[in-house]
Amino acid sequence: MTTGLSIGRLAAEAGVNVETIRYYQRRGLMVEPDKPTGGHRRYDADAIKRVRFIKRAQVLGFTLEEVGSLLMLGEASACAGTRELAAHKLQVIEEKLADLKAMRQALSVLLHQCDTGAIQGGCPIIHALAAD
Amino acid sequence: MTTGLSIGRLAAEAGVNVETIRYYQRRGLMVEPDKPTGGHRRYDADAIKRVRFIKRAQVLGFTLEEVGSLLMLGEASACAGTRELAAHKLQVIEEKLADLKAMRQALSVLLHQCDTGAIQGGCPIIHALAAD
DNA sequence: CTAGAGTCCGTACCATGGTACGGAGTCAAG
DNA sequence: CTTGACTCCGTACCATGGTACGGACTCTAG
Repeated sequence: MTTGLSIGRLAAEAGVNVETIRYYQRRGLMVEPDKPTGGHRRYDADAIKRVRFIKRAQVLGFTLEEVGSLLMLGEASACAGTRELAAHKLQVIEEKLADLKAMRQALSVLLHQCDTGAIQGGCPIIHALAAD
Repeated sequence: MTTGLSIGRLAAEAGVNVETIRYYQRRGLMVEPDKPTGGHRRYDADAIKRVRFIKRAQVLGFTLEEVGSLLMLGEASACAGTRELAAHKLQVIEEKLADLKAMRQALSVLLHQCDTGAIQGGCPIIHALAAD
């Protein structure tokens, strides 16, 4: 009887594609367990946790490269470094929020002009984009 | 005396890379003017406007594919279609805004926990990501 | 024991918006 | 007329996060 999960089971448990596991291994986010000579690799419950960690970090906006840093920082118990990474990410998110709000504002104005016919002679949106 | 701009001048006027112009041509966003047999292509002022149109639309959040639609709709004076495209884009932006706000909220909470030491024993951020 | 399912591994491909390269040809200033 | 800068053109490459493929191998249930 063999213990542990196959890569397929691991992927299923973690809710990702098998290829994704293999991709994370290539990226160095997960270790590839030793292969019993000429057999298939086995994974333990920690591997599932690892994948979930990665997925959760992604939801918070971290790139895979940053997730790598988070994993290292976590293992080193380097809380200050982790905090710094998160603070920086928060700042980037704030900037993206500002950008998106500006886009929303501009688009809203244009749509409003469309609806109220504020601009005579042609589409206000095309008009705005084609401005001199 | 030759009239019009070289592709290099066009790019400079429009504030983009020469390769970007060629890329837009490949994407079908700009027409490639006829080449005087064995010579260099010439561009007119409309080409500059075209590039600026594209750049402005990108700032509003449109992808190059959508810009292609906008250009076609504009030429067809299809204001309703344009409006629809913009309205849809606005909706997508709203969704992204919501996502980013959720990320910001989660990260803020974690950072706050870091600073107040709300979680004893280990980094709150790592703790949250590694949750069962 | 055998068939079918799963694994292994390298590599290629997807979208997105470009950028870079290299050799050949052409244009413009001196 | 020469020389350096520019253009042309196809193709390859960049980041990002995966997905897909194909042939060989192995595992597992019946």
